[in-house]
Amino acid sequence: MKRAKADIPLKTMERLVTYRRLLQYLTSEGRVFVFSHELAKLANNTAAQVRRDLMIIGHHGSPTRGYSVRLLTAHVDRLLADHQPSRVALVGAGNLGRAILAHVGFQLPGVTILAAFDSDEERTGRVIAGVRCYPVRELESRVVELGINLGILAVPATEAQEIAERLAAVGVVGILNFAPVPLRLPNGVVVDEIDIGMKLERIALCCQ
Amino acid sequence: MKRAKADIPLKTMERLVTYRRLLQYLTSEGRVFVFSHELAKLANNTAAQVRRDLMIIGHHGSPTRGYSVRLLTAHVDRLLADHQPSRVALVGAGNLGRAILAHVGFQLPGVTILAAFDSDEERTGRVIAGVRCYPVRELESRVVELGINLGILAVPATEAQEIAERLAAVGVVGILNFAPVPLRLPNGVVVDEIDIGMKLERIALCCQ
DNA sequence: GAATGTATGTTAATTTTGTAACATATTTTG
DNA sequence: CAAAATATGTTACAAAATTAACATACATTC
Repeated sequence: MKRAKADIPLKTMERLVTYRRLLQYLTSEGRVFVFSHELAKLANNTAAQVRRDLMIIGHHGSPTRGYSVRLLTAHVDRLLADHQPSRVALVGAGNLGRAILAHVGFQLPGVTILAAFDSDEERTGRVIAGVRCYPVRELESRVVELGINLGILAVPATEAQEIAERLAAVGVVGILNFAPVPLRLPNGVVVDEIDIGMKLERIALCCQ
Repeated sequence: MKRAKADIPLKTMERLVTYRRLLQYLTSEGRVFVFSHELAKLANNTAAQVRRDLMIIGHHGSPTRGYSVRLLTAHVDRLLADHQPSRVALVGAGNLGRAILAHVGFQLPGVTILAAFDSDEERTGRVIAGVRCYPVRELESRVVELGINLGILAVPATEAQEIAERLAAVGVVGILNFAPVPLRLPNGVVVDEIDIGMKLERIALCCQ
């Protein structure tokens, strides 16, 4: 009896992404088994929560050895990989945009960055971290041509809204926004903000 | 009867940070009043939640005009600003580190970036986006000297753990980590991860 | 081979968070 | 000046998520 993806709470799904990253790390360290309390420590939550999450996805471990890193990785990978791989474009090849390209690399499971765009013609035509940079006036045609469905926004705050609308207009369904402005988009477009300044302020709060 | 900060749920506090950012945006647009359902749309939540949050902090608006942008800004600012301003250091002045410095700027409310560090001597001695870059061997002395209590980690994954420990050892109580590895730190040190790759994967999940 | 200790799998309870509904107040309009 | 419409402030409700607790199973050791 296989549990459908829809039955898994979103919060658990999100933690599964974290667990996968941690399992990669454990694999690279040569670990073979891992206990729930160890995963919990790494993921900044509790052993009970880890066990509960793994129960939800129907994974089983050994009562004395814990979970097999290899088997658990395979299980989580299978769950997270059953959607078609996402095709991503980055808009804004300035400092931040180029840093993101270099930092994220090009081997994220289930995610491929296929194109970059910039309004500055000096930056276009080049290949940055393996990703070709096009002029932003070709945005619509290239997005359609390449089958892009996700966008990363690393443009100035003043341009974010316009670019977001143009992306949404040609079928992009998810946007990761680094510009510190709220985006107003039609329902059905998922927006996630990474507001670094806000993150800093939040940490400052917690540390008081 | 003033409500103490401890009485305000953390989730509400976090949303307050968002509201403040949105209010800045509304101010820049020249808006004088704002309704709960407008704030909700911008913050990606519901009008009921906005009203509830504002009730919790004891803010009052007009039944017909909504909330005064100016008064609400002042109120939220007062709540968020009653802690002493945080003093921040960035470690790792590579592509991402420099992009962060340039992007965040130097006028975050309650947060000041006072120093950057890098192991590459080529990058040290310079001033990047108004922040002086020191060699990483001076990390401990400069952190103490400048009274740093927060750190931003933009170093390679292989170095993150070591740097984090060195920061924690000299009194840093909060770390914003951009390296895609989990940090193991003593209790009392708040760690927040910004894992861009993971964020992308999460969006890819939601957009299926 | 039995007993013990430890970590899992699961259920239950608590806590927290979010949602809905309704009475109140205020402004505007007739 | 009264009435109507609308958005707030609050309380009660519902849902979700986290935490705790406990029984079960497995490996190790005596």
